[in-house]
Amino acid sequence: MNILAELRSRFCIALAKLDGSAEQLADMVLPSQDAKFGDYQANCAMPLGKTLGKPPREIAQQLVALLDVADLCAEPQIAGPGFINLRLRDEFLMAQIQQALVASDLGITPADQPQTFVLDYSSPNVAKPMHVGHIRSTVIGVALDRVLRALGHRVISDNHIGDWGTQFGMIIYGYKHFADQAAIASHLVDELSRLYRLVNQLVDYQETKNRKLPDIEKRIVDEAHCLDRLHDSTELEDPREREEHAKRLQSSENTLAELRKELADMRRKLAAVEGDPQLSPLLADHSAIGAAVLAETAALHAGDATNRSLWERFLPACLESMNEIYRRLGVTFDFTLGESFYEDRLAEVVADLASQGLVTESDGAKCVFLEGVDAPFIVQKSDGAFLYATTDLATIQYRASEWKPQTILYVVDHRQSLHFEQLFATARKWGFDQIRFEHVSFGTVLGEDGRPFKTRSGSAVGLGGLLDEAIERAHAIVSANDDARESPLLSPSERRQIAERVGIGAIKYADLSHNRTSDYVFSYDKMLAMQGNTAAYMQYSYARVRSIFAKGEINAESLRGRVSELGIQHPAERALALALLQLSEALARVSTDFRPNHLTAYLYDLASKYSSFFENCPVLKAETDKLRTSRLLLCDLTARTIGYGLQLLGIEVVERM
RNA sequence: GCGCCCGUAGCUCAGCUGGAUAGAGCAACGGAUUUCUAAUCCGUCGGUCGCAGGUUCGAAUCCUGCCGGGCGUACCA
Repeated sequence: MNILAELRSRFCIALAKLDGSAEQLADMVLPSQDAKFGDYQANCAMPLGKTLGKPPREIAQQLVALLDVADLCAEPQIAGPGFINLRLRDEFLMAQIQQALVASDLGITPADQPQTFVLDYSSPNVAKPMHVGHIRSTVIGVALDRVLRALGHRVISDNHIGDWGTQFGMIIYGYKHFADQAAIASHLVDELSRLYRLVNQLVDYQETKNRKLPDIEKRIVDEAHCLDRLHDSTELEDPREREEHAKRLQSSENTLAELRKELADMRRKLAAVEGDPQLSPLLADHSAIGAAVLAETAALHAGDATNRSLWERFLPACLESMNEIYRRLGVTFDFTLGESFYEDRLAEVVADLASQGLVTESDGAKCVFLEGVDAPFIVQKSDGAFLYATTDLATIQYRASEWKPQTILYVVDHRQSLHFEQLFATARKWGFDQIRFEHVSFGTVLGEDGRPFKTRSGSAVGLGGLLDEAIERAHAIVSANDDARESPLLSPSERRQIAERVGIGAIKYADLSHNRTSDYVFSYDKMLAMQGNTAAYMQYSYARVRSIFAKGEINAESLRGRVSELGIQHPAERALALALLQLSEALARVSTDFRPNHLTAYLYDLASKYSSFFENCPVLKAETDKLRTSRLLLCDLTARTIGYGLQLLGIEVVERM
């Protein structure tokens, strides 16, 4: 049961007798911040006192008199300015625990109104190697997928892979000019990544040299002029004007300094490429590489036989290496409909937008201009090619007609927020105004230096290597700890399996336990630590519960026939029981703002409560058989709740570690 | 220039829709083991919540301005 929701609905009934905005006020029932105030608290008497023009404590008393919660709580207490503090009755807690113990789904309260969600996550470009940013989308996406399903929603997961864009033009160009045929034959995907990186560096070099550098040089000249003029006009009488002037002078100087720094960075980058023995010999012959790459992309899209056959040859290998990562992460999708799937619909999308008068041509490009946004949403380039804006629109059209979702979620990093703002606005104008669109954005994964997470060589860290390292470190820790025992528990193969689950779990949990909107620092040491809110701690807690059953040779399932023996005496038992009953609340929170860290926070709190119980309440050596059974029942529900919560996060548990 | 996001303890981060004395973990210091996994637990130390105003009975949270940082800003995704 979702106790919070139940209390709110009880309050809603009582509040309706006092005021019109009962539902809003009922939302002010919250879990207590401090256990000394009880289990839940209602803060609605204060604002209500205001609107009704009566002392809040008086309102609180009226409310308590109208409130019917006797089956759930002890007599509500009024405190401070008018807080209503609620303490659940132990009999109620026990009855709920008993229900959860015998329920097939731990007694989770499903959503009031089940919806259809389309969940768009992971979405890597197949030609580029996946990096640490993709893992964040994937891991958050999986967690949302499972939590929404657990609450009874219909979820369609769709991996919108980038298999048709400019990156493929880069690979094709690279293949035609730089391919090592032996490597193509033996290590196709690795060679394609090398080609991608190579071409990307060259394109970047030419683009910087031919466009960005002159552009910034011009801006420096302009800014310097501007600054000169400001310097010349110093004879101002009015002090306010003088102040204004000084401010503009300062701002201009700052801008200039920034631009010069950028220029220096660019020159350094260019020099690095020019000094690179592999890259520098290629520069002269590939001076127009940017245009050439676009031409290769355009040829692919136009159906050029060579490029098309290269695409058909490369794609399966790319997908295979991508799927290898998904296999290791334990991820599956309902659909993997990439950009290429929508290829033949793009012209129609633009034509349809145009027929509705939404398209304006500007500098040769077909654009949708939106109120309040300066940059246009370009749906067709001046050379006739389509872009990801077009594909995304076609995708919305397809998803809407195929699955009829109420909500479409995009788990994509925050740098694309403008794109999604434009996409959603355009889609609504286009007629998809009944669908709720949500950009579930997330921050950047940083290295310990505070810069985006990179290897020493400067390239983004490959995902495979990242997982390998986490597993290796986990293995070292598992082995060291087991070796330190008087008699080690674990066989070499068991250690391997544990390391795999702990290592991968650590990476996933680190992503999930942070608020997704903030950047966070990636640290193996922190994520694999046994203290604090980590996967390893959660897995350890689980293993510790399970070891009681192993030690006592107790079958948890057969125990569930004896739920009548459940009792709550010790404060640690009560705290644990209450925490066990709050799973539904945590899941509901995850589903309202699409933030899995509500669930990790809940699990951490639960595990802490269990630790306290474990210290204070002997289970196998409990004084009486009934107490022993009762505590075993709490242990059983704890293990299953932690196990289930981690499963929803895509993390596996181990019986021993 | 414009737009979005961020600024919380020495470090890494929570803080839900405004609620009572701002919380964890690490680090530092001290304690607990004949007891179910001590990979644990308990305690101490540590914060003018970037700054200044405002709204409110009540602000880390909402509003305005400023300072500092990140990202984005027309044919990449």
